[in-house]
Amino acid sequence: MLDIDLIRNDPDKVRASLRNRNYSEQLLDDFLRVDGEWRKLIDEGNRLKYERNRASEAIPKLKGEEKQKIIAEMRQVSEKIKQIDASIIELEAVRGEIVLNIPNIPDASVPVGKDCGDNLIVRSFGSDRKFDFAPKKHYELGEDLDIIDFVRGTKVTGSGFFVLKGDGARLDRALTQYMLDLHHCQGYTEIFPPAIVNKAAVIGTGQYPKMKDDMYWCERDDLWLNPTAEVPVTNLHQDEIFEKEQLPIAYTAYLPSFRREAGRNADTRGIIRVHQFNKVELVKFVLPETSFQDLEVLRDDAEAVLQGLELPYRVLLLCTGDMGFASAKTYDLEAFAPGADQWLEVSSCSCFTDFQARRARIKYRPEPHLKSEFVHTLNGSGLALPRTMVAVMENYQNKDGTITVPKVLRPYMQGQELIE
RNA sequence: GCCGAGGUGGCCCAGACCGGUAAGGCGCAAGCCUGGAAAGCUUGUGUCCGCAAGGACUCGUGAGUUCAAAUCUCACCCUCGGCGCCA
Repeated sequence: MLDIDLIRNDPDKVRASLRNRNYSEQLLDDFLRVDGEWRKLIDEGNRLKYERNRASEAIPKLKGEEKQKIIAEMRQVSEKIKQIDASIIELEAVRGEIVLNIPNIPDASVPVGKDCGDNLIVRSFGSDRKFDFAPKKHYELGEDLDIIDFVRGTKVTGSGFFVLKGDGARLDRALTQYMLDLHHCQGYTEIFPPAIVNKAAVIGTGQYPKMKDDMYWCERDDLWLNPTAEVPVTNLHQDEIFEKEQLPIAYTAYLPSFRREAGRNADTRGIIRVHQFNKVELVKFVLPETSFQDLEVLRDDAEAVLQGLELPYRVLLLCTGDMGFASAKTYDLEAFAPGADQWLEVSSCSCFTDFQARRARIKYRPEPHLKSEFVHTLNGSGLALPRTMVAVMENYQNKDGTITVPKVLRPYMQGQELIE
């Protein structure tokens, strides 16, 4: 959520942001109109309430006819107040809906662009490796080695679900543990949060309302299957006020993520785009003055996973048109999959400035006697498991169809060197 | 699911039976005092409207009664304890 004062005082900035993100500027105009009406009514209501409060102070001291006269007057004033308050609540609902749909303002360092074609490649390495055989795609490897079972995933749930089996399941678990241990050493505190969250949480991090159709919803309890551990972990501190010394706070969490992928393409084979996947997430609560430097660090921490695994990858700085709703600046990490000859987004690292903090009311006190301010929040995947697994499988495959286990994962697989 | 207790400002806690517009404490800060500090005293400490003066709001949430609700009525939510069920 943007600062309402910012929208009022600098609407041009918001307008430019909406335009650069391919959003309708109507959102801004609607906001300004409704907000103006709201302010007028607040003012009028306050005047009437002042009148009523003064009368209420006087009434106990009055007697007889004069008292009855004022009471009769106040009865009407109260009626009017009730009407105005009702209108205010209505306008607040409308305004709230609008403001929840206005995206964050991109940082000045973010390139202006229309779509993913305008993203900036920051750096890239390792994708020029030559195979002396035709590398297989991950789903071919998965089926040939009997470590991914698509048919049975579909049987127990439906299309878009898969089963890991044997060394497939072990590889996933090894990757998870490797990532968590690495992030632990980088100073992140490990969290295991609930995988089902309430509405306040999905509003807090910005998935609701914009992405609500992409989440699974438990209607009976009005709860949501978390689409990313970002949601429960960031909302851990909803409605809290930190002392300055407590920041920064860095968390890592491993959790299944659930996505309906409403517009899922039928031709997305394999485990690249699925409805349930494990992910290791990094979340940070930081001081506003350092947040963009902190983003560089967080991205480096996610990159370290790929470096440890010795996978080819590249770093993208997303342009305004391709960035997520709540983000002010986003780097994507893409691992190269030689079988599919494709870059796979395995991580997305974002600085949300105070956008999420304002929605979730997460604050800190700059000085003990000063007013509390919103913190800045960051997060990034470190990393998404299935796509990382695809990259490992396709890069580490051998001519005979086996897969070499990356060195850093062997301690987590009882020293096993080969999947065959 | 049932029974009981509770939800009050950054934190703690009174007020509720009997309606009159949130008392007190802690923490923190500023000022006074001091050689300096402690103690003490004074003031401040949430949200919103307003350029300001000033005003409005805030006692878990929502509705109702009333000139007026922390206080009365109804519904709901959450927390804690006990019982039940349970991997």
